[in-house]
Amino acid sequence: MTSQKSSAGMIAASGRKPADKVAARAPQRERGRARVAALLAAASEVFAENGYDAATMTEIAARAGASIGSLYQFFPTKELIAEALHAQYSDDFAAMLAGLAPRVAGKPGATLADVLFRDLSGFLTAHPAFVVLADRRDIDKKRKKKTHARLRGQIAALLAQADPPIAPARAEALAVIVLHLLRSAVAIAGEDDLPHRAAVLEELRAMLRRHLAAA
Amino acid sequence: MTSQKSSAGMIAASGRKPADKVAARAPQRERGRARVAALLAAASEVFAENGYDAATMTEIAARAGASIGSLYQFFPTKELIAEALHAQYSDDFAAMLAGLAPRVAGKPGATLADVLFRDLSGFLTAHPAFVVLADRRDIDKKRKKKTHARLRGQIAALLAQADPPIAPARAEALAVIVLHLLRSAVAIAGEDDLPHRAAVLEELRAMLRRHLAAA
DNA sequence: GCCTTATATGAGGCTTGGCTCATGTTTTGG
DNA sequence: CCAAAACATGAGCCAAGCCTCATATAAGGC
Repeated sequence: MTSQKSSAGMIAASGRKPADKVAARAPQRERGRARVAALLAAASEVFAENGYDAATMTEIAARAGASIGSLYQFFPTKELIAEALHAQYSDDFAAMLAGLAPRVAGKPGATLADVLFRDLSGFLTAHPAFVVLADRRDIDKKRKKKTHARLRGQIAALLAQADPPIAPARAEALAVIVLHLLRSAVAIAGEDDLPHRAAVLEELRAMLRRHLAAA
Repeated sequence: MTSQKSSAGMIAASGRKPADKVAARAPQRERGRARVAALLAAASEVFAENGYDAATMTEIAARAGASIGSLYQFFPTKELIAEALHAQYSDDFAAMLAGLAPRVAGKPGATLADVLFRDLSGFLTAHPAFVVLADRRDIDKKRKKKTHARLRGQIAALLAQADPPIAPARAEALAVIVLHLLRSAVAIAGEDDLPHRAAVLEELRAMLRRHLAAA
């Protein structure tokens, strides 16, 4: 699974709960933490396999080896477990981007394209639930905007410090495109009955590379 | 709305129904045809606004000014009305591609990129339900494969007859990419709270143009 | 006019799935 | 060891939504 603490922080801030705003209950004991981890792992599988709507709380609980009541102990709504998972992946993804920054600073655009394409689409492919959750329609607008802005900003920052540096405004636009290209890559990778899958992905990578290589 | 006959043909082939395979009942009288048209138009709106899962048969009927029973008269399942709509859009899209062919034959790749980007993403933006229905997870595998293969083939054919002609194998790969780029374009166009939307779309178009321009 | 077939209607059957709650069991602090 | 808090359990409540059906009404064909 992905990092534990990153999302543990997202679950019910330590102090007072503001009003009675529904939030995930944070586990207090070791057993609880293990449960939460198992539940999140199970949810990740079920969401990835069935999508958000078709995923059922009953199956998530079952796959985690927990009762339905135990699931609701920590995640009072289906929406909340989706949010917790999404926040976790989001943080992990951001962390990966941050780790990438020092390694690619000052490199030419083409190299940047290769690295982004390989590492980021690798992450998304390894965590299909992330894409599912990020794409769902009924996601909270505010949260979505913030998450998206953060990722865009990080990618734009990487692009801005390429060898022939890219102007910030253009880097922002390119970041949006990179994100969409990655989703396409994941979709292509997961498509069944697609001949020459590898060739298509290679072509996609080449396209981005060529575009970033050109000033 | 889109062409009527294209999907009228998809609704319950004229002869015997093979076994008792559930299929949309074809209207026999004028009143019925009007109903079907209204129902499809309503379904298109509701699917586009809410997605397949969240769309309800009750709302589709209401928006068409019909009773729920009347809706089920012509479309015995939710799945069937989705299929009918999707088939209609699919045919219309294919028709548009066919109409494009003579107009772009022998033109350079860059021009082709511009035309494809403008006309096709225009079509998708004008018919958002098409994208929603094409993307839904529980779509019939066989049907999806066929539809996809047809569109890919048509786009590949356009690319193959560009001025410096593109080899068929590569054209097929590029066709897959073009389809995905178009979906990205529609997504970007529909994204709210996205600064510089126009600039992003322009960048996307430029990327495809550059890639197709290079041999 | 009359019979047949197409179309219209909406109350309700029925399943699914999110969620609650009363009743346990385990763990911890003192 | 014991009380309190954390955690576990699963039967079942409940709303939503797909779909059926008995009962109309409109529209041809003769």
